[in-house]
Amino acid sequence: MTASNSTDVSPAAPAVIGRKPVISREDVIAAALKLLGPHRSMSTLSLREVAREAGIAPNSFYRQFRDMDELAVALIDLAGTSLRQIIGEARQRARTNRSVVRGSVEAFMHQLRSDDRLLHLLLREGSVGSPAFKQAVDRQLNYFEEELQQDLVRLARLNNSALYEPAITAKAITRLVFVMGATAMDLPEEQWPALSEQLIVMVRMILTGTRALASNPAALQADLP
Amino acid sequence: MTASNSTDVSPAAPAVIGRKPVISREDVIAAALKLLGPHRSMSTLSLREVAREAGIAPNSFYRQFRDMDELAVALIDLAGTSLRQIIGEARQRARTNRSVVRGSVEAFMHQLRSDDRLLHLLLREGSVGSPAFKQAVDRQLNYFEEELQQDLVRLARLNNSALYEPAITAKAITRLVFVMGATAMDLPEEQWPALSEQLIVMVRMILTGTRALASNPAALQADLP
DNA sequence: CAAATGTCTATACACTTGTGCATTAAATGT
DNA sequence: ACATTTAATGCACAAGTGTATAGACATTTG
Repeated sequence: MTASNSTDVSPAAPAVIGRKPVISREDVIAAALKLLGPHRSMSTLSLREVAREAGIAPNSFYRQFRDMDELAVALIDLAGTSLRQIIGEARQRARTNRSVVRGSVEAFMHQLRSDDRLLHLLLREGSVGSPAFKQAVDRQLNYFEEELQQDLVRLARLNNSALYEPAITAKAITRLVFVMGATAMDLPEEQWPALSEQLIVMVRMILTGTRALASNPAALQADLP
Repeated sequence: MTASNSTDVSPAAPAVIGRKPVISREDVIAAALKLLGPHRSMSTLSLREVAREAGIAPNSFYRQFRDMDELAVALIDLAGTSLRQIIGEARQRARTNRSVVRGSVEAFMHQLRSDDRLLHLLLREGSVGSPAFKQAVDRQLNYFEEELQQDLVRLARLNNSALYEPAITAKAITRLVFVMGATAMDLPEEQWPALSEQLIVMVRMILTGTRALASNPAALQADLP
């Protein structure tokens, strides 16, 4: 008896009996992505529509995902890991460079431009949708926050500076970058550079602030410095 | 321009001929709000459903709004003006007080708790929906930013401190507060205070940062202070 | 009092949606 | 060879959608 009933993805199919699959998960995902975009949200996407785009029968959808929600979660995970990889590479590259902030922000914006359909989900639809979907978005956001926090403390140690509450700092930056990226998505192309600059300034405000607070936490108690 | 009478309530009907209206715009709006909430987004709301909730025939909806989109815009305007008023009052109250930041943030969070259904739209659904809807959300956001900016420069002048790019500062704070409020909406009640504190710290990071940058803009050029 | 006019409802139509059921197609096992 | 097991499709159905049309009601005007 073939005891291979696990859910691991093996590149060589372990000789399952029956018909060879001709529809792959990736086909369905690709079809969904073709429909998605800045002007089409996941919540307005129907199962039949995705199936139609993928060139399969509506019922064949169920072979790959239990429902549209499971597709959405898969897309979110895809978007998160892909974006994290891009940003990670940008960080590595920026490590030799002078400005980590500018490098990371610009890498983010660039990826956002070239891969809008996928990132749209992550940036804009995290608030509408099923609990499972929201949870998936939140999970990806937390990954970003953790990685950013690690990078921040590493950088601070390198500069002999301190940070006030690195976790909150990372969260603020992450959320701000994501929400600004979301608003960028339906802006004309010529306004992107200006928004990038704005975003860089914002991030540096937070960084400067967290450093200043670290050396003088008393400023937290009152609005007067 | 200012001739847009979206939620115009005329107390004296100007002697219209025909049958006296028994359905008001407010009825439809109330019905929509009854359906809306943290677990129900505008995009999943149907015209028939709103009509059913309002106890009217589906076609009677058209007497009040051209389509669901017009309803959504009306709701956004309502949410924006109502929230702006609350925040404005909180600012007035906080003016005698010591901490404007804490006062405003806590007023915002309080309003968010007591009026989730309406604010849900403004905070979470600004990224999905028709262009007109997005535009309405953006318009309200800009109002917030402008008012906040005015308050910031007023406060800075009062404290003899300066701000680096007040417009960007206001925008960063507004977006951050809104996005954090959005994530708060599906958090259990006991986690709200902690999130409020986090948000206050975030805002103060930005404020401290913009002040520090105003006195030393050179910190913008490098990541090293 | 009619006549006119705006408000509201009832019915209906064409359409899309998600999914259950039966059937066909293809690959593997003996 | 056949049987078995899985993949994918086609058909069908109930439910829900937006809206077009026509008629019932109430209220102002002549």
